[in-house]
Amino acid sequence: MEQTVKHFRKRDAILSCVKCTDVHPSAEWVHTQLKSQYPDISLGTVYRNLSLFKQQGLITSLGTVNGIERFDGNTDPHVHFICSHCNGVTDLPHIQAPRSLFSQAADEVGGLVNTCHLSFTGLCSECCKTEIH
Amino acid sequence: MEQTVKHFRKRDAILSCVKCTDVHPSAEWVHTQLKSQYPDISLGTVYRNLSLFKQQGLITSLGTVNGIERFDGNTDPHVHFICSHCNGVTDLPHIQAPRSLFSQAADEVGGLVNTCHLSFTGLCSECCKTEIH
DNA sequence: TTGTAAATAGTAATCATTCTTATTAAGGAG
DNA sequence: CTCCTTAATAAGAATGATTACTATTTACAA
Repeated sequence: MEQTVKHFRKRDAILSCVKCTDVHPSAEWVHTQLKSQYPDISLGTVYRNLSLFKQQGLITSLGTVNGIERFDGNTDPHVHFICSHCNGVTDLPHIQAPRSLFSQAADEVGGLVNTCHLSFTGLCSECCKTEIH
Repeated sequence: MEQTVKHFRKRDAILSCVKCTDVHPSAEWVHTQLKSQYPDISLGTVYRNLSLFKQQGLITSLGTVNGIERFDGNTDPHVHFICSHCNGVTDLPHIQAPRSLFSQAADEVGGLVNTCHLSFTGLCSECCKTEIH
């Protein structure tokens, strides 16, 4: 071993890969990205660590888009737009679900309300240009 | 053939099964329900018809809960609560996403906004009782 | 009766994800 | 340095939801 390497090198790389992009990546995407720097990184390692980070609250999951789970390095609550044509996910930072909705939900559920998900679906501006509908 | 039967018997049964329940069923659930009345109904038929209905706008999909797609016979926009313990889905009929959010989203996206999804996650009242957290 | 087209059952294939096992690396104790 | 323990990993097998395929059945009309 000619270089001193940290024990968590790949784990850290997976985390910062999710943290430093705004594409709301899938496991596959993260794996592809890291392949250039870590040619022997395995897809299983990516899945395992993403699942770990999610559990630890370091990242969140948007749920599945077109059957594939998508992750978000931004753990602050925010609103998403999902293009049903290219499956791209973008943030809508200027929109916020009113705080009152959250407490209304808590009242109505009669249980424990943890998180709120608000998202919009449609065609992004790019797909609007290229597609004739 | 001793009885006159309609051509779409099973297809109709699948649709009304989704329309007449509020459990926000999975394909598997629908299949199990219909098995008693149609013992030879195939899971593939359920999947195919659910996908068809979704495409036709007769039903909608909530996305996946715990990796399994869940459907909704109520196509009016409304808010959901998802229990992360029992994976039950219930409607929150008294909550509405403000109309203004929708137009804000349309502005911000610069594309075409079709649908809005608002949901809350937590523990339902039942699971709150039984579970000690 | 015959022809047709749609619907279906049954089953194989697909594909994202999870699990298993052997290997590797790090870091500490002797 | 060498041995030991433990966590992280690679590779590939296994799982499970969903989709595709093919032969069969059904409805309906000519």
